[in-house]
Amino acid sequence: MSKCEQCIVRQLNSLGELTKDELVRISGCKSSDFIKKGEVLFDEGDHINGVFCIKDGVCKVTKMSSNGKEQIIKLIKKGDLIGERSLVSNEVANLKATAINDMEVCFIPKEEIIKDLNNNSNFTMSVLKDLAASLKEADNIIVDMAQKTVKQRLAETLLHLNKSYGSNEIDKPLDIQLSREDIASIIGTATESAIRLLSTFKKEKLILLKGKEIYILNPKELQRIAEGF
Amino acid sequence: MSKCEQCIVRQLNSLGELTKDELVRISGCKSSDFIKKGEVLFDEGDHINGVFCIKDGVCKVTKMSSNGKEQIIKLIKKGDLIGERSLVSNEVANLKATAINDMEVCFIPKEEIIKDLNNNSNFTMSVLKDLAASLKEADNIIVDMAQKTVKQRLAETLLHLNKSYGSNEIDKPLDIQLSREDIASIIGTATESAIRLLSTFKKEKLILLKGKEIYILNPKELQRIAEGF
DNA sequence: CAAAAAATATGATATTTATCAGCTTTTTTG
DNA sequence: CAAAAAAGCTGATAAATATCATATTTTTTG
Repeated sequence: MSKCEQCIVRQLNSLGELTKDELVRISGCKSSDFIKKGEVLFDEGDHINGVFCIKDGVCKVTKMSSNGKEQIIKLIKKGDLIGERSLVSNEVANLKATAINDMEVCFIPKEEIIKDLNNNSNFTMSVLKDLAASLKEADNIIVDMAQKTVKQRLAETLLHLNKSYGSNEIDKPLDIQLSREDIASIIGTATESAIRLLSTFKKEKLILLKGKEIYILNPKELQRIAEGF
Repeated sequence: MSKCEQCIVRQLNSLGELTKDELVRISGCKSSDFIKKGEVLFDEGDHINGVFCIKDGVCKVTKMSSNGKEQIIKLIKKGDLIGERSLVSNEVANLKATAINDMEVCFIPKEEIIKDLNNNSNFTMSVLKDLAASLKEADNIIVDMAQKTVKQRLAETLLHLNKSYGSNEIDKPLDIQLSREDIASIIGTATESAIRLLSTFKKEKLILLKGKEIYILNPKELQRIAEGF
């Protein structure tokens, strides 16, 4: 099994605040898993009792609506932690995580990491910062969902994807492959509506579509659309 | 000035985790303010550098959308803390807080409370729990905004208000007075749409309206509507 | 590789929601 | 208290979005 204290990924999240000794201890109790595309990391209602550290790959974090549709709350990728809430709450998971592509994921059980949360205040503060940042991001999404049109939200989503998975080279596609249904589920609309708007953006040369590959051609104009022009 | 260590409100939030000595110290540096209905506690872009503890009254927490409309993210009331994010981030506020009715609010500066965040792990864990709970709540709102109709969201909002400000007595109105515009801003719709739906609910005897007073007559049916029936 | 299944695409239509206009009621203010 | 302003209400219409139907393309599977 690979060692946390040598893992480059930990530098990307709060685990980077742990001391060498703490990391060695965590390394000894963590498990590591390969998750295939489409597989479920955890589901709503599960007792996860620990945090997952994404070593590679991308997964969608969703919540089921009462109408039976899954809403994508966010995408998480290499370096992200998920499951922090289980550390401070005994409730079951309120979210589901599903692999978007093949992943490598480590799992650190609650009973071990909780020690560090109590003793290493750098680590705790870092987790606090993460949660606060997530909350700010969630607030932004609420406003967008409530106030923006589907077209605006699609433009915004494409820009977000470009930021997280783009290369800034106009001749390379986004480094993430989402189904049209996934895209619709991010922006909160019907799959057909998402497809239609993607076609429109394509006709207007804002993006280029080759199957699931998306090329962002005109981020400036997408930005304008996202802001309501 | 009133004393934190004797203040009943602290029992309602993370400050309840502070020791007597810590509370005495906090008490010595806090300020206390009366805020009139409509006044702004803090605005987006402000450096708040501390936390507010709501001693009495209700305020709306909003964020401006790029279309110029204010979206209400949540309502906070007696016992709630706000501004936690300023403790772990040097960014300016991303939200605005405006008094819905007359309020009494204490302000604890960051440089003092941060000491407790570093030294009292019970306090820190409590703040962590709060943030995690807020994040869960925000995720729920995202799903509702994305997947539910305006009618469903209004029903849901009325139930939420009933939970937080209701008396469970059918002949007493909610203990909060919101303008129709505020209600629309919670559910993320046009004021006229909110008014129209409120009228519909009134005609269907689900609620009773007397000016700004709202009586919840049939929570069961509102629940059914919120869930999509 | 061929058949089946799933995903993508597009048109037609229905439904939901926003916008605009005009009116009434309530609240504020001098 | 009267005038003005703001809030609330309702109808008509426009715009946005969902739904349904169907065709095409891509992917999966035996």
